[in-house]
Amino acid sequence: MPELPEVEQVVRSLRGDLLGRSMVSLEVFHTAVLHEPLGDEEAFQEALTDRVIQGVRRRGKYILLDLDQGHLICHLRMTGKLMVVSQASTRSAHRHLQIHLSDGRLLVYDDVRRFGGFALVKEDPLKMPPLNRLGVEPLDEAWSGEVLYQRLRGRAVPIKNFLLDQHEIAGIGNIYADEALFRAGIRPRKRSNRLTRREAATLFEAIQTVLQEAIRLGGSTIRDYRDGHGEAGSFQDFHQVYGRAGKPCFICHHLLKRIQIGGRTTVYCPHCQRS
DNA sequence: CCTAACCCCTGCTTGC
DNA sequence: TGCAAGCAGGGGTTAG
Repeated sequence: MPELPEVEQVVRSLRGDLLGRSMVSLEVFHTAVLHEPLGDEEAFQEALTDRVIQGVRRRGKYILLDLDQGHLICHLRMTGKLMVVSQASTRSAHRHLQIHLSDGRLLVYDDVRRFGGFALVKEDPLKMPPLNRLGVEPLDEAWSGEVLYQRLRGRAVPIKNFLLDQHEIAGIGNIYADEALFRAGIRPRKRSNRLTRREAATLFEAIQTVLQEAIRLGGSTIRDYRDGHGEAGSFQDFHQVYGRAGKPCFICHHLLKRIQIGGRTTVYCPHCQRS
């Protein structure tokens, strides 16, 4: 599922194709992917036709297309794919929207489960719901182990839940939460306010390292994820725990354990993650 | 403040 | 081999 590294890769792969292009026309095949506050096809036609794409950005797991008037926000959720393809490419059964670009190509949205989709905003999207409620960008230079430690102190939730909370840290999902906790050697059920300053610093480093490494490898492709050109990532080959329940830990060879935390599957090493 | 349940949805996995 | 039930999961919402 697309998390921060995957969304970052989508944005990077699309930017060159989209910047300066205009949207000639729009075809909607399934209106379920058009989300509120302007969730009907007419509103999208009106807002997007003839608009010029001036920016392609990421905030958390959201993709932002800045237009000469207004902004288009996209979230891929579980199985969404935002890609630029040639007009000749065949349309999959799960393509729900396509935008004809001024260079003759198509910006398409495919989503098997239709959890993801688009929203329109007129003003600065960072100041509008739902983006205005997002927490820190974990690769932002302003973020630090000490800032994380101070936030951890204010909550008493399992650290796994804290990492998944987009209002605290924007962009971490199930894969990178488990991978970061493994690398930091921290039990996923440990309460956030029980982490020491030293553990917070270690976790901070683990989060940044795992996200940066994943970005470098184009993200993780478990099943569906592809970037803006349809390319898979390769960080899944370096996962230490995610998807490896019941298999031996690469470090200590004890069997990795699967548990549920906050309704989310969590895999960890009972031996390596002791603090 | 916190947790759990529920919803959205479909394809894969599991059990018989 | 076929079929049905169960499961997964981001994030919003609702109930407790």
